[in-house]
Amino acid sequence: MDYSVAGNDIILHEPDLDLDETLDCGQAFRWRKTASDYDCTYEGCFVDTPLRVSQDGRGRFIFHGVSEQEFLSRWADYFDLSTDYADLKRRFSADETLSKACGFAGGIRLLRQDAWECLISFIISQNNNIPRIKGIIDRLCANYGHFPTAAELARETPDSLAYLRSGFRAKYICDAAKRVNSGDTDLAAVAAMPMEDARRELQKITGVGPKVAECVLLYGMHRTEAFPVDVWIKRVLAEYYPAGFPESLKDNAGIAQQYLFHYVRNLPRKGD
DNA sequence: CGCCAGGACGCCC
DNA sequence: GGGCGTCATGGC
Repeated sequence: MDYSVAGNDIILHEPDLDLDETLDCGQAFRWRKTASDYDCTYEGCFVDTPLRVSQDGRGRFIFHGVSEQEFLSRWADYFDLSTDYADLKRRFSADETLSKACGFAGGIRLLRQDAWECLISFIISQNNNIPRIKGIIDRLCANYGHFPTAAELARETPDSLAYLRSGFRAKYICDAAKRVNSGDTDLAAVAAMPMEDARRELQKITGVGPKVAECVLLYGMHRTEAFPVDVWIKRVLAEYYPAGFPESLKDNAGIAQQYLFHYVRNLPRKGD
C-alpha cells in the first residue's frame, strides 16, 4: 500500500482504483459526486463515518481530513487495498469476455461494506432501478441523519415507512430489522458460516431470496465466491457463458461478476 | 404512454 | 420442484 501523510490528508497511489467505476457501479448506493477542482470527488459514509475522497490524475487519491490511524483502520479496508487487483485482473483476462470487461473498467474494486446496510440496501434493490434505489436510501438516511441501526428500524412498520415510497419492499425491511434486532438473524455468525449454510440463513428473512442473499454475502461479508445473478448477469451468462461460468475463477467469481455487470450495463449493444 | 428495473412470494400443477 | 402472475414505484 503506497500512501503518505500530507497535512490533514492522506495521499494514496493506487493504479487499480477508479472512483467513478468503484463508487458508481451498483455495489454501493450512498456515494455522491460533488464539485471540486480534482478529476472527481465523492462524499459518502461507511455506516456513520463520513469521507470526502478525490481522484487527481492517474492513480492518485486524496482522503480529505483523514488521519493515518483512521485511514489504516477504516478506509484501507473499505477500499480493499490489501488485495492485489492487478493479479486478479491478470487471471480474469484468460477469459475473453472478462478480458474485455477489465479493459473497459479496470478500476473497479470490491468494497468491503457493512453487512446490515447491505442487507437493507439490497432488499430495497429488488425489482428496482439504481436511481430509485439511491433515492429510497437517501430518504431513509435523511430521516435518521445516518443509516438506521437494526434497533431503530425494528420500531418501524410498513405504514411508518410510507415516506420512503419503497412499495412492497417496506414489509421486507421491517422483517429484516426485527430478525436482526432480536438476534434471530446474527449477521456476524452468518459471515463465518459455510456458503450453503449462510445462504439458507439469510433466506429465512422474508424478502431475501437467492439474489439478495448473494449480494449480502459478496458486498457486506466479502465472500468473493458469492455470485449475484440479476437480469444483466443473466444476459451475460446466456450470451457468453452458455456452458457455465469458468470453474477456475470460482473463488473470485463475485469480483469477476462486478466487472461483467458494469461492462454490459454500459455497453448495451454491439460494443464487443 | 409502455416497458423495465441488481427479485421474491404465493399459488398452481 | 419448475412456471407464472403479482407486487409499488418511478426511470427512461
